[in-house]
Amino acid sequence: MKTSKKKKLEAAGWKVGDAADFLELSREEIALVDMKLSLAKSLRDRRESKGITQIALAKTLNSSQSRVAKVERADASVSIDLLMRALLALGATRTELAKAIGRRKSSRAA
Amino acid sequence: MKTSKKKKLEAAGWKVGDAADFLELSREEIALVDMKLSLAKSLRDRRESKGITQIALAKTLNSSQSRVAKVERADASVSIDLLMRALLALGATRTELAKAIGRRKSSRAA
DNA sequence: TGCCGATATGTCGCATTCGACATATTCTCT
DNA sequence: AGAGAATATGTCGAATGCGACATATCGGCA
Repeated sequence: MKTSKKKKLEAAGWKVGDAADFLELSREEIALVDMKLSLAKSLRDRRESKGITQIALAKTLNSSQSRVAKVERADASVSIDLLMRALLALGATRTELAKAIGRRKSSRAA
Repeated sequence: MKTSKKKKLEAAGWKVGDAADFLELSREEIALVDMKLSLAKSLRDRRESKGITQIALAKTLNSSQSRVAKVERADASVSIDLLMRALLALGATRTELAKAIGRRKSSRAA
């Protein structure tokens, strides 16, 4: 499926506000990555606002701390499915997921 | 991850308007399945409105007709990632994906 | 500063999802 | 009804995503 480009990109550490629209990523690839970042941020916010640790969340997901860390960092190895499962497990509603999906990036920051 | 329940369920042919809220599926499982069904329907609508066949779509996705058929049927073997990729490939925007995700089921039909 | 809890990163072996092919079913014409 | 196109279903081997473990890094606080 030629995921190589995206993989390499995600691997090479982009910081938050940015989403690598400078390389030749297709519109679809950009959208996908942006959505993952947005979901990941929602997840971290939600977990932190509940005051629980990654380990605790991992437990309720039958997963591991390391995977949760990767999910919240939108690591290349995590699927949208897993991001959504995690959010739902923290009590997010479908509507909230939709909001995260639809949210455009805040800015282009200096 | 204990996908067994969902799998069995999706396997056992629920028709369109329904989403098996009668079995002991967790809230999260229901949400996930409903979202998949909603995305799948959006995909089919979008493809048909463009008047192209599953084979043509498969080609632009570097995939196969059989997989496209499964995607549109929300088969248990397809991921949300793939559903989204396919929709984006047909020109859907992030906003449209969000709408599909957020859309509640139309009814409970007699 | 040194400890400690939390988070991040790298790497495995196992499970799921993938594209592909064969084949069956359904649909639309005439 | 019969033919041909489109779609559906079952099954493979290959690719990707997963949880787990080890280990590194970060963040407070005594």
